[in-house]
Amino acid sequence: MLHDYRTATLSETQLSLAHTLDCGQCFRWIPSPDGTWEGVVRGSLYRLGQNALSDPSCRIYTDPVLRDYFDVDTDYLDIRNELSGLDGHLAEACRFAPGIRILRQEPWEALCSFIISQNNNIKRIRQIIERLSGRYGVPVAGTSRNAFPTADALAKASDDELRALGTGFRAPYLLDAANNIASGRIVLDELAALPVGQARARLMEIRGVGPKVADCALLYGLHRLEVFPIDVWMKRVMSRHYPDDDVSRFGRFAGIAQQYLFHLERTGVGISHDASVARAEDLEERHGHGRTS
DNA sequence: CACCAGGCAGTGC
DNA sequence: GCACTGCATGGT
Repeated sequence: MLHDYRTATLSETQLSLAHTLDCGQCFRWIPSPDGTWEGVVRGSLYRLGQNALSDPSCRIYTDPVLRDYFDVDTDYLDIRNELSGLDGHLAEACRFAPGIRILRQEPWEALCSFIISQNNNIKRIRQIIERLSGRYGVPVAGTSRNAFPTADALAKASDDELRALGTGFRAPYLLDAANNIASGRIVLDELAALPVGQARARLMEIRGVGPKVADCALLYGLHRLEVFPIDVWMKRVMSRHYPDDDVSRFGRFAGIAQQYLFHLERTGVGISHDASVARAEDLEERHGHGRTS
């Protein structure tokens, strides 16, 4: 062990707030013009700035909730070294935004967030989650924001009420998830002890939870780092860089690999040579002869 | 006005 | 098993 992780601070390449909080794994952090981020974690409001992380007394290190949430005690340098050895494109993704971490979000919030995410865009996912919290969440004292609603609170909502907040066809999915959790038929914390395949199958008993949403709940909510959620962006990554479609190559940290690859694919245009070439090909295809296909 | 967005359920074969 | 379609809504 090279560091004492109980006292060491994290540099920006070990924890970048901007990359971690805006890479599509969480939806409740809001950037301010002064560069700080405001978010609600387990019922408390936090405002954090990158500069403060160089101080060992920063709450990220001293507050047990934040220390756990940001997974401070995991060494991402080791993980990136392991992933970077797998192939060149993954190494580039690790280099592109090394400060990304997989947060330890609340399982119920992660499950709901990714139910809402289906056939949706990240901006609108944020809006819907904020409206849900505003309507059904407990207010955070002294602030203008609310905690994410409990399953009990959501279970009491009606289909029409949820649709009025813009959830659309996902309203019955949220209700089925809320009923399963509120009734205790599914206990998310217990899924953490199951083999990943069994945990995944339990999650998929919920209406509106398929393989992708289940994997996101497992990765972001239950911190199962071996799962590899595949969405439309990752399908592009796979077809372009891993045409054999074999995800077992990514190993025990596949979920972290996925997050680096996802972020590079979504935001790396113009920086990554591969991505910009592929982007140009996409544009040519669309504007040229893509209308009929 | 089409098309897309961190998919899924239903249907048909 | 795989291919195809409808789905609510808001942004380009």
